[in-house]
Amino acid sequence: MHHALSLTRFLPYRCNALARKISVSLSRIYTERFGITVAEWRVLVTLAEYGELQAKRVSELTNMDKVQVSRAVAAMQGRGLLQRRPCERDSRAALLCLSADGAELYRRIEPEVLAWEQSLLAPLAQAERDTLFALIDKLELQLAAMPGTPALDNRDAP
Amino acid sequence: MHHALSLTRFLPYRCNALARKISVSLSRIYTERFGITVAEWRVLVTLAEYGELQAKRVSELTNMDKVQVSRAVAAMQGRGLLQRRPCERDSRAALLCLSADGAELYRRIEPEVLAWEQSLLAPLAQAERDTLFALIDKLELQLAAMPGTPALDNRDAP
DNA sequence: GAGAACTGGTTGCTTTTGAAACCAGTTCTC
DNA sequence: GAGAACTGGTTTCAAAAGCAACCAGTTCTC
Repeated sequence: MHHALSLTRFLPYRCNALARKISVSLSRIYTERFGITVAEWRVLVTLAEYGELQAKRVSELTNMDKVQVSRAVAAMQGRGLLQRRPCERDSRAALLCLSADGAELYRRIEPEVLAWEQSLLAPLAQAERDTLFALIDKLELQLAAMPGTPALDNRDAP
Repeated sequence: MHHALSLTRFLPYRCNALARKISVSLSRIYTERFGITVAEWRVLVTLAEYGELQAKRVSELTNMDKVQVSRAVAAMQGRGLLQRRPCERDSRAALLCLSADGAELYRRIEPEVLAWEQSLLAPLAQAERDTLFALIDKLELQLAAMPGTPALDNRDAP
């Protein structure tokens, strides 16, 4: 049967497979060793990086669904990993930041995750790493420009 | 707060986000227009590419879980997209191949998917595309070599 | 300034997903 | 050649993701 489409050279498939394998491999660190879910891990990193944020922003930054964020935040608050305080500008929203325990947890996980990433990137020279990220940037940019990805931030279109 | 780990330069995150966006955008083609799920689409491509296969092999080639394959195959058989015939060498296994309808469906979807992919890859020169796939290859290879990914095919290790 | 339209966030529910149990058939071992 | 060990494939069940409804608060419009 003729076929121009081979999975091994089909970007959606390859990218998906790679992302999955990476995620599974990495998640062992925080899931098994630190008892934290992937969603919680993402919230943790984001708050560690940006300090105080409201959930909406976390959702945007991590590309997670808002309900996923909501649930992760609830779980983390229940474990005392983060604090929320009311936002004075908008009383619906809450501002989230890591508690001392949360920051401490992050401080313990981070080096392990970075070590894992270094090990993954080991076979790539620095130039290759830069190329890789540049290519990802280009693809994301192109995706945003393509039709069929309207659900990003078309808040001004009436 | 100091942080060596920034999400924008963290491969697991970037790769995951990219894969997700690609998947969402692409799936519109076969999901909305052709009423086929992602798992079914992968089985369809694989059978179109390789002809007659048993489910196990599909599972290996597509990197899908065997239960995912099982369900996709059942659904596709229910819709008359593929046929199964008993394997004479091993009566547990069945050999799968696309039916005329399945091949026809594939024939209709394929050009649209390829066009979509071309549109996605448009901003990359041919050399860049090669580089991209080469980098993905390297990363997958490294992942397989790293500890924490044992569940692949270590069937010979006693 | 009162209603409509909208937004941040949560909850409830349905669909998906993945792990492990399971079944039937095969291969290995003695 | 009979049991143990294993494998292809399906089913079952629990966790997770996604969708829509919802609530409370905000902004827009007239």
